[in-house]
Amino acid sequence: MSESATNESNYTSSRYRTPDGAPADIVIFTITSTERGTAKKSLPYRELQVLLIQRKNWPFEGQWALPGGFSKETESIHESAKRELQEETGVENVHIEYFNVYSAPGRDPRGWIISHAFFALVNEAHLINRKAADDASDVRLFTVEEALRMNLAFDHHQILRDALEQIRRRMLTTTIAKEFLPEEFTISELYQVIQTVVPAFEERNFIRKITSTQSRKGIIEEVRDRRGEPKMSNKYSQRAAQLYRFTDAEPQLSIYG
Amino acid sequence: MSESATNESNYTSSRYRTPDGAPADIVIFTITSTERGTAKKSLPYRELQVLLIQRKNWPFEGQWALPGGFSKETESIHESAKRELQEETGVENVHIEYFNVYSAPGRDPRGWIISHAFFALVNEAHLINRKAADDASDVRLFTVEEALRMNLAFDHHQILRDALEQIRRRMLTTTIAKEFLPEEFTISELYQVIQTVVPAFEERNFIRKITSTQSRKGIIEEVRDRRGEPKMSNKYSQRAAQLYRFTDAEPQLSIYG
DNA sequence: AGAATAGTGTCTTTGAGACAATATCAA
DNA sequence: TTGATATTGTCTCAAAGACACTATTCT
Repeated sequence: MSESATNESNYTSSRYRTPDGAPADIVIFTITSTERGTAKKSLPYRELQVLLIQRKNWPFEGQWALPGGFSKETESIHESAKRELQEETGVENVHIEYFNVYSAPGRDPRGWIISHAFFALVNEAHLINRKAADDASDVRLFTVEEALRMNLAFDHHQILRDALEQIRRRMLTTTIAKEFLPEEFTISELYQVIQTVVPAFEERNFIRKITSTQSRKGIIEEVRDRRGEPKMSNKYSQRAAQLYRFTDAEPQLSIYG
Repeated sequence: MSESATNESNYTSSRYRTPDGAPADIVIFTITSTERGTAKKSLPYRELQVLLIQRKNWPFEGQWALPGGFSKETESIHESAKRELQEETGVENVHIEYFNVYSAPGRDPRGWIISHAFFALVNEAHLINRKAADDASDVRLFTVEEALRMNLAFDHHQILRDALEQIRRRMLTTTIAKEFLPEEFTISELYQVIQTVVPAFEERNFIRKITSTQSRKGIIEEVRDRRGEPKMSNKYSQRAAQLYRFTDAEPQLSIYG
């Protein structure tokens, strides 16, 4: 920064117009599972959902919006996003990631307000209490398709679209799928989670590729019990399926080899 | 945002402390080429450099810092970054990308100032005029190694480190290498540019991989003249090398296949 | 047996990896 | 002829892609 005053004594930032606020807005994603009503064991039906709140005040009173709040001078914006997420969902220590800033003039009728957008990935299990409590309130989960069809407050439609693009990209290039899965999961669960976030995803020989540890450098590994026997699950099928877990390995991608 | 007032008439944002500024800071990268002093034609020596300015005023007077400036309420932060880049280097229409926000309390002695960090990739050719003019001034290019060893103003050391990590990742996962190359280039030029940004990069059979259009889905293509003959260059070698250009194809990466 | 998921067998083609060998051509 | 860069040849082994086939177990 090469602007403004020459020394501390005469420095006043108020010579310039300053912003009226720097909020954090959070796109909270979760994947819900609902049993399919068949007699036999089967994979659940999964949907990508997003949490919205209904505004009580001007501006955009009555319209649905992303949860968020103004950040304070005593915290970083990242901290303020985590605080807001905790207030809204009661959960802590979940994956939360900053992805863009929104600052188009006029985006907020209240003034010059620069919004910092985060997305959070929350396992359905963490939201269960909250969902029961707020069932008929002004906080609700919507499927992303619904949410995108709604007339959201501010530029939140754009923010939601951008967030969706982000998590789709990151779903395929990082291991964030684990945020939507239990510690130990089957290959079909993983496949289903990826497809829920990225509908276009399709791999015929998924199990072959994901378990050919040579190329994927072991981002997942088989779970074994104390005796070294493979640990299986028959949660979703008669035939037991091998359980896997994510390793700590971070995938390195490159277009040049 | 679910905070504050109930209607327009009684809304005053000044009930809360508001930020003292929302600047954009820009990490401007370029790659310089210097001839190696051999008699025969040879590849130049390339270095990744970053543009810094020396501060004239409090705070951090006399220290080197990233170029940047406060954004105005009449422009988005992205626009303010482009304006600042134009003012500092005279160039327009170059690759500029937002990558993070810096808002730790106390990061700026002037008050509550939230910095938005961009990186820009500028082809050496665009900087030539500017460099001559400002040779002995308070604006200079440093190699990234130098810059990282310096005691930079504010949290600019951290911002620089983050920017470097970003462009390294993006150099391998996107086609930003083209920002440092002429329209038409040889495979060795491309290889050298990648290695300049990512020293650890090494591919034995680079030419085989990059030209096996099956796997890389054609991110580059051979240049041909009107008659359909392959267009060659002997800029760097006695033996002419095939020229390539980037296509418009955007690489799609996935860890799952 | 049928339903629903979980895997394996087999074949073909393509690519990765290593590294030696050859091509070009001005000085 | 040499030096410097730019390729190609030739192996081997791993992986991608397709898709039919087998396995498990509850109802």
